[in-house]
Amino acid sequence: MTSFRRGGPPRMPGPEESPERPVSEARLIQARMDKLERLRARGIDPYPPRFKPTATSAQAKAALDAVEDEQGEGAKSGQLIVAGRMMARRGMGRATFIDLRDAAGQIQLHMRQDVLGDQYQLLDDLDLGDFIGVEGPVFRTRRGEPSIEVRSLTVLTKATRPLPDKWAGLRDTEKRYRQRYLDLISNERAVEIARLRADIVASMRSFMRERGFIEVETPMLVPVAAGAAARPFATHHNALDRDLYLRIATELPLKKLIVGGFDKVCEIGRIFRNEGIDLDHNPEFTTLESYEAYADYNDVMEMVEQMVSRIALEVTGSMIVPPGEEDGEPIDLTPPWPRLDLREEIKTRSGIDFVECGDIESLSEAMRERDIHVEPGANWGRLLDKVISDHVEPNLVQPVFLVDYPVEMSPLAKRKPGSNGIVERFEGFVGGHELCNAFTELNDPVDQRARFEEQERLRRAHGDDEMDRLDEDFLVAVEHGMPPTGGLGLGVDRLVMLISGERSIREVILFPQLRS
RNA sequence: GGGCCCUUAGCUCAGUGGCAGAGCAUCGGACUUUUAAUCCGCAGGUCGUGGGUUCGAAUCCCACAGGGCCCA
Repeated sequence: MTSFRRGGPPRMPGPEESPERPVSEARLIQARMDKLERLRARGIDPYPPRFKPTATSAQAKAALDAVEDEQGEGAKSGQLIVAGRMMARRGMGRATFIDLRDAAGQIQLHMRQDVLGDQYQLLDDLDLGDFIGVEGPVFRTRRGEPSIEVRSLTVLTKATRPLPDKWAGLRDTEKRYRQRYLDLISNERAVEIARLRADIVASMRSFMRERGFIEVETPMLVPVAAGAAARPFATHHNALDRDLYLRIATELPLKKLIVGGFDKVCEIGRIFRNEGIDLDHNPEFTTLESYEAYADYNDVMEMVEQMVSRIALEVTGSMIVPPGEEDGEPIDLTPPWPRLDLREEIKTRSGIDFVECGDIESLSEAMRERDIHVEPGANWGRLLDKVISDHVEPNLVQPVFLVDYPVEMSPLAKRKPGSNGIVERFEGFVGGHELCNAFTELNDPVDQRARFEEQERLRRAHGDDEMDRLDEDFLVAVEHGMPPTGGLGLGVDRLVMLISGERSIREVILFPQLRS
């Protein structure tokens, strides 16, 4: 380093600047390391093991309000101890103002040389980003700002890297995701969303518990990644010398628990799908799955609309949530949600009747006529899915349930009595996106085996490794008898997006997947 | 998988062929009720990476990486 000091204490020796680090950044770090060493030279531990605040910033302000109510203007509270991070600093010679932030908020500190004595010199070695603890009464400054008159100052943690700019903050999207802690420090919205997500999950849990569901945890490492149409992540267990997969759904083990005699089970957990990353897909995401014996898909619809609307009300105070798109309309989650017949809805939106276009050729032809992309080699179910996502889904802004799906798309759902090729399945759509997927569960072991075999056949015929897989253990379980059951899968990340109004799944996941 | 846009100081951003800039932060100095404190002064750069065009490239071209958006 070529810079030198013209005054002040001599520069302490520090670690060499690493060659790959820009010099200017190294200088900022070195300046802080120098201060760290100066603190130590004064006999101060920059990382003391313990410190017990007696109040948060919010409580300190409340204490001032209380004493002012009693004694009038100019009153001072009793001595309090508060700890937090230095966010801003306004020095004026023998007095300094500091904005101290803790989890409850922020409070101003007033430090005066004549009050602090020798401790005032500690300020020379403190920077924005450092944690400090202070003790003193709370008073109100001339400008009306509640402030702690600091009588004692303790260094709690010296930060050796600078924070993002206090005013401009941190905008760089990549940095916000990769170093989420900086996002949380700089952007209040990041904290809001994280809290909102925690509230949503807590509310969901209590809803399910109140309805009598027991929450369980099932394996994430599985020999067969079954229960959904998705490509899994593969891994390997060394001691067993066996390939394993990360689960793509929690469906099959939960239904085994229904076989085992639980009548209401659910799991809120992470699942993993080896697929692309975009605005609403992250390779690991969280779902709620629930299974309820002696319920059917109508009961599940009722539960979903109750649950989603109640969660929104509990965490935001309203069943009306912000539009998911710019200049969109607010979304009203108040139940009941309309039940729309899938076949009719596709017909209305696209003019295609999937009963009349019952094979790949006629469906492909109908799609081409309407300029819908036909993926070469795709099976019938996947083609119809494309029609739905192109022509139906985007129009479903206010919450609806699409009801009664073709059996080809639904290998785990029970056939609807009196219909041909239709199963008792629904998907919930809100804000133009799928929120959940549910059905009256297939519990006929012979039919279930045939459906899995058909999936395996389709996988081979179309080279489609996203087809669901045959899980022999699960079939054996169902062969022991699974009572009539209504099941649900609901995307927790999607729900957080819905309630927060965020368009990107990366905003509701604290550490989203990024390229290396 | 295809197309478009972005990447400049720690942070936020200007700069579109001719000396690399600003604000904040840092560093030095003044200042005992400030709050984006103020004032004076200094320092800080692999212009994402690698090639190319040019007398001369942050700027134009190509490739790659990361990020964003649109389409599939």
